[in-house]
Amino acid sequence: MARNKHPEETVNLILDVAFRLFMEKGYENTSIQDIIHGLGGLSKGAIYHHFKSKEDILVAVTSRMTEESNRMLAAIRDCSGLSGKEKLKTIFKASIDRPVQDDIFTVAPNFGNNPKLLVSLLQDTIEEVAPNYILPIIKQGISDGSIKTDYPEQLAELIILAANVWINPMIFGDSEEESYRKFMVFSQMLQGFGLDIVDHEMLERLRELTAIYQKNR
Amino acid sequence: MARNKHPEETVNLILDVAFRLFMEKGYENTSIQDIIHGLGGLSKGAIYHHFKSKEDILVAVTSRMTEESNRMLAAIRDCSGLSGKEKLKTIFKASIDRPVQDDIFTVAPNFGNNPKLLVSLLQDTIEEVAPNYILPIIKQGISDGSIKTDYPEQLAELIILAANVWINPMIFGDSEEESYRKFMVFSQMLQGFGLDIVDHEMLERLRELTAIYQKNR
DNA sequence: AAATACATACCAACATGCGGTATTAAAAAA
DNA sequence: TTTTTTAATACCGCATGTTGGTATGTATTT
Repeated sequence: MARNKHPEETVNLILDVAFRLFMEKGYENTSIQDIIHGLGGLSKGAIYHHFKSKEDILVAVTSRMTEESNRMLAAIRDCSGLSGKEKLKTIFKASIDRPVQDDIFTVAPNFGNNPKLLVSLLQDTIEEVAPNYILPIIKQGISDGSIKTDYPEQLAELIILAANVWINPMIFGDSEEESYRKFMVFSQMLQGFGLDIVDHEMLERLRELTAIYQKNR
Repeated sequence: MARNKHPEETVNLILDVAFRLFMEKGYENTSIQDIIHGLGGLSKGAIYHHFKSKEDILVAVTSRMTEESNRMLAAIRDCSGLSGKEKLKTIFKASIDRPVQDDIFTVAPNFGNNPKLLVSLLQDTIEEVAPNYILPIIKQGISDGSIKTDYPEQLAELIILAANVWINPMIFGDSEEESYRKFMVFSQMLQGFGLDIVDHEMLERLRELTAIYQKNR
């Protein structure tokens, strides 16, 4: 295989193949050999030139999964003219609506067979998303009076964990009906914290998404 | 090593050693050789006589971890003379109070380094604990009027996930203060569902427990 | 010439399989 | 009851294939 003049293309190729295999078979059941096989001519040396370990590939894969979502979160967080509560509502609306979601849904991975990837996303949610994106919004909400809580850090964690993990059909493989019911309970939970941010339009969109996911299992 | 007349002792020995190693070093970083080393004379053949794979040992370890807790849950679930809401309160009080908790706390495992074990416990929580123990109690609460919800299955999941996973200091390595604050938010969440079941005594006991955990990290 | 992008050959560690042996308990024979 | 037989079980430890990772070589770009 001739050397590539644009090495980032090779990196992306490796990540593409690894992502697909990690989703299909799980991280632990995907060998470096499997990845090499999907690379079309490239060898082990290529992989270990660009990545220092198999785990390093997983880290890159997960951050590529989350970075787009994080850009959206940052934009909403830094947007002016919205109250804290309104920003939260915007986030949930956007995370349901964004088209990438459809792609990920159609992959239909099974996180039960993918412990490392699940933990990786869990840690990202707790250590990155909650403190860097949700917490500032909640703090703003406390300032502008739209959100009331004595424990903003913990509220941020609980909300984003419920939204990103518990409700995520990729993780627990919920049926359409179950996803819908989870969202209703989630909505009721938010109301208990004084956050009435789930409207009818969001529920309709959710029904569409879960239907797409169900078809591709 | 002479053959043991009571093979279940050998099985228990293997599970004891495996449990300790899985906690100390994580499942993935524990080799069969490591387990053999802690066995005092027993060999690889002994292990593969009693267990069909390394993963099979993990399953046995986790079910041994949860079965005692599940017995307690079953007793409360089947106890007569309590309303649904009162049973929930009893469960949280007991799960905080039971002395075994202290032992597990002092092991101070790091679930971030133990993806398989975390997922194993997650699945147990979702597939066993929620439907078999919490759900019947909530359904009873709906009947006797002490609990109100349109989605008992999902409410059961959310409550037990928050209680067993999110609040669990073994999983997210919270400080004493963080654990306390999580519990306050958890309590507020329950109130949002009309469940005022966290009292002052439970919060005091929680402070003790988290202090024990902090000392042994 | 120096750095980069790969290829190839190789290694140690690992989970697991397997042929074999020693021990036990139950059935059969005495 | 005592002894013998039999078959199941507990265990040993080496063989095996696969794994993630490394060392070194080679061609290409800068």
